[in-house]
Amino acid sequence: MTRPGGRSARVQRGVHDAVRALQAEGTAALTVPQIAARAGVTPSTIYRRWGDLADLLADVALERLQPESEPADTGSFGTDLLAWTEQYVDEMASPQGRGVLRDVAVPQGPACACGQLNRTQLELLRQRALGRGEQVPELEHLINAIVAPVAYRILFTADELDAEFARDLVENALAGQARTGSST
Amino acid sequence: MTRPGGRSARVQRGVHDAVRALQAEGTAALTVPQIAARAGVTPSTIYRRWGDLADLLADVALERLQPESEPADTGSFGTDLLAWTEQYVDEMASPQGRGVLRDVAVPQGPACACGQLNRTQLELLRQRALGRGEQVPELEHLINAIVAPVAYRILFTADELDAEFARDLVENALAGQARTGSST
DNA sequence: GCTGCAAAAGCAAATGCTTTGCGTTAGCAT
DNA sequence: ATGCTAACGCAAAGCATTTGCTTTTGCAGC
Repeated sequence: MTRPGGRSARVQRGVHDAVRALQAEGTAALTVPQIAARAGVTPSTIYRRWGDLADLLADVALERLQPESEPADTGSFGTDLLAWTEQYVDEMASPQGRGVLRDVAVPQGPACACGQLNRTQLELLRQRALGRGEQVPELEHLINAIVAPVAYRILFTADELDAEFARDLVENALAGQARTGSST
Repeated sequence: MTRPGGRSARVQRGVHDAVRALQAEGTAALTVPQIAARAGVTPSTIYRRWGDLADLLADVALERLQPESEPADTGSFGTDLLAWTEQYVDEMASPQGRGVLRDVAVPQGPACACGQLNRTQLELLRQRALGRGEQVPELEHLINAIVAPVAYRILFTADELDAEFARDLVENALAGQARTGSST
């Protein structure tokens, strides 16, 4: 039986906080014993709950990617999408953002969850637009045109990402309107 | 002074071979001492030359990504691009391909080199087409429309990638023709 | 509330990976 | 041939990781 409350929750929060604190201090290569000491637990606790360092980092990174608020409703799909993309690019452009995406991409499980997160957000924008009677591209088209290029730059290049890059992506995503659909 | 020939080269080949052999045998989590033993060198040699396991795996992965031949010339940019994309998707779709991309994405240096590799290939297709007098999209547009979506699926989803996916990407990349340029 | 069960944490020993200092080998230049 | 030194081997030291066992503590049933 799983046991979500009380001490377990306290330990989880403590460990997550420790990771974030150490990352914030710019600790280059953090280790499990280091995190454990900071969190006031023994290393074996971390190994047993998370498996290894990569899994733990992915877990923390995934939590950071969780949007703290709904995407803004700016009146039309184009401006909604632009606002969302700008925020996404902005979050990922910082060294911390790069680190987060890198951390989450390494293990198998969490990476899928990360992709799902973006899908949920974009689908919300789509549904909102469909509610207004707008024509919008399919979800997968948006993933290909917006999310994938950003992730690719972060992981495979040293390029600077800025608001102009975001603007170009959105423009391009809406340009063709080759593939527009009406629902899921 | 660097020293590329003789024993160094022999060691490098031996270690690379050992990694590939162990990966081919389906060894789940390979370790440096394991690789060293297989290659007939001491672990410290590997640590000094490659730094750590991730860097070594990235190095081997990068070598695998090296195209063994020029992309086929099929007569037109559209068919060239389709052939290239199909081959790219095919290589990456296998479990080994996924592993390779994952390995290469982790450290900073090699990831850029990997991106450069794709750029070189696609730029070759572009120049060939320009030589024929064709109109072709900008390189960065191709990266966004073809390479990024494939990499994204590999790293962030468990989706099956197939020839149809490749076809859709190419179709989409050439559909708008919004951004066509004439050279670098 | 109290009690019993078992999940999760602590502790410490054992294992195994990584680092490092130093002696040796062997490319490469003269 | 000889000298120089990058790169390797070896072995010891330093840590990270695993594991068996004990203790704590959340939760369910009285």
